[in-house]
Amino acid sequence: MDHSVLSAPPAIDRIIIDAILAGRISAGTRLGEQSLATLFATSRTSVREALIRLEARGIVHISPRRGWFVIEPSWEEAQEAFQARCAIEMDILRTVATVPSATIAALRDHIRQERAAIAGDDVGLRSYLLGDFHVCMVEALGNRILADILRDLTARTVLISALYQSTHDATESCNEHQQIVDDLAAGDLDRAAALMVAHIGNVEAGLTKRIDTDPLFDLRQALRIEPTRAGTNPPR
Amino acid sequence: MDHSVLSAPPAIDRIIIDAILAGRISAGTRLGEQSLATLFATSRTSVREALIRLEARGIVHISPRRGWFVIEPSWEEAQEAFQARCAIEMDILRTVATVPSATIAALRDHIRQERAAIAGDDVGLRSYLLGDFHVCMVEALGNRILADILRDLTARTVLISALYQSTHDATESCNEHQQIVDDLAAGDLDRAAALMVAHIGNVEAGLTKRIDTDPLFDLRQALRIEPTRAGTNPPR
DNA sequence: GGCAAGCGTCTTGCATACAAGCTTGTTAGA
DNA sequence: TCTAACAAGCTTGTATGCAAGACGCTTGCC
Repeated sequence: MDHSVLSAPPAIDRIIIDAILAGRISAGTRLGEQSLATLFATSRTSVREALIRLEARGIVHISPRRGWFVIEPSWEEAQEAFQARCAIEMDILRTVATVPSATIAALRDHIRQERAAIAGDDVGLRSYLLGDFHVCMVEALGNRILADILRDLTARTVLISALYQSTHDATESCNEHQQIVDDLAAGDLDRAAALMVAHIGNVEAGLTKRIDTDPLFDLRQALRIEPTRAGTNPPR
Repeated sequence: MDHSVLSAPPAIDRIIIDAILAGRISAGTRLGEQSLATLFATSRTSVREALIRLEARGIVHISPRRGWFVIEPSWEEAQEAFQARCAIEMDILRTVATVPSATIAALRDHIRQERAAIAGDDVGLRSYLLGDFHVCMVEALGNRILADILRDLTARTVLISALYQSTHDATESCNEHQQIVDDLAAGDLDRAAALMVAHIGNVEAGLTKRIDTDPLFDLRQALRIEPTRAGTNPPR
């Protein structure tokens, strides 16, 4: 959450990503160029560039001449995202040779922050830290490329969790993080990898599948309209 | 190489990526906005958007007020890229349940094209197909997200191969692809995964490390200047 | 001869203007 | 009353203009 190093320019895309990671922006949210330009006191050009960057990273998508929207991953895409995370995090834990003690210390400190956020009432910070743990771990373990990829996947995962009403508990997640770091510190990398797979599996298992082929799902449910009526299974 | 489906707009970034994949653009190449705009008969705006997309995908980078350049991965980044590829391709092979016969057929056809390109003299097409095989495989095996990620990694890898003077033979690569598909067809996924890891390892082993911390390496070598002279180890 | 300051040219950074298309509200007609 | 065509407003798509900075050359000085 702290990008205040060396008077870093608070990039627009960074702010949007952070908001997504904190759960303040949910899937399907519309992001108007002019609105954002006004908000950030800049021109549409800069905003547009930021949105293009986010599109390339798979965070938003554009509907031509209609607007920018935060992605709404389908159930299949959600599963693919989780598989991708599994692949990356499992591999990094299995491949790494030794874990410097400084890395362990940093991760433990991160977990401390997680606990503090969970104890507090800042839901956004909690969501952010819980996701950021994985990114920090991969980066600390020495692969920046995978860390960058995982960062985007984490944003996707946060959106997915909100979209498919994750029931996984924050405290539980944090405990699992703790165990992984413990195994890492003990040098038992295989067990750490196995725990990581289980952890990600737990989060994924907490999702509830819904009829994602129906773009009117939310509205239909809110209005209590039976799917037997007209408008069922419209083209996506 | 064929993006002629439904009169698809030949996007600028796509063309640039294809050129990189074919080895026609090498690491460090400067990509001027105005030059590209003239070449594509469009304005700088569109070019700039394409370059921003490529930047987000890690293919080019920008030096403020100086210009856009194709990335020149360091030796460490090269290793990270290969590790990332390994992670993804190994995982997809280990995770997939069953491989449809249509998929096998498509991959075999792809290999046929590879052989044809190797027999012919189109070095660009050869390079493109050899890299594209992996992307096609992951996509055919059902994970679009990983396929997209791998596509970018493949571009990186092609640049790396040229930069670090890969000695790996095209025919050899193609044979290894063949073996992998054979194992896939036989249902021996574990062996396919192992072969894939070996295959990627072979390519990586064919690279020759060079002093990549020295931005003057090429010039220095061309001029036969000993590193003991002035200008050694300049700041990056 | 060597060095440094100054200037010109070329590049990107950013903002703005206008064109094109989608959405929605309105109105005319059956 | 319902349908369909039309029009207005708002959104993105694209181009252009100007400002700011970097590089390379020239010029002047020591």
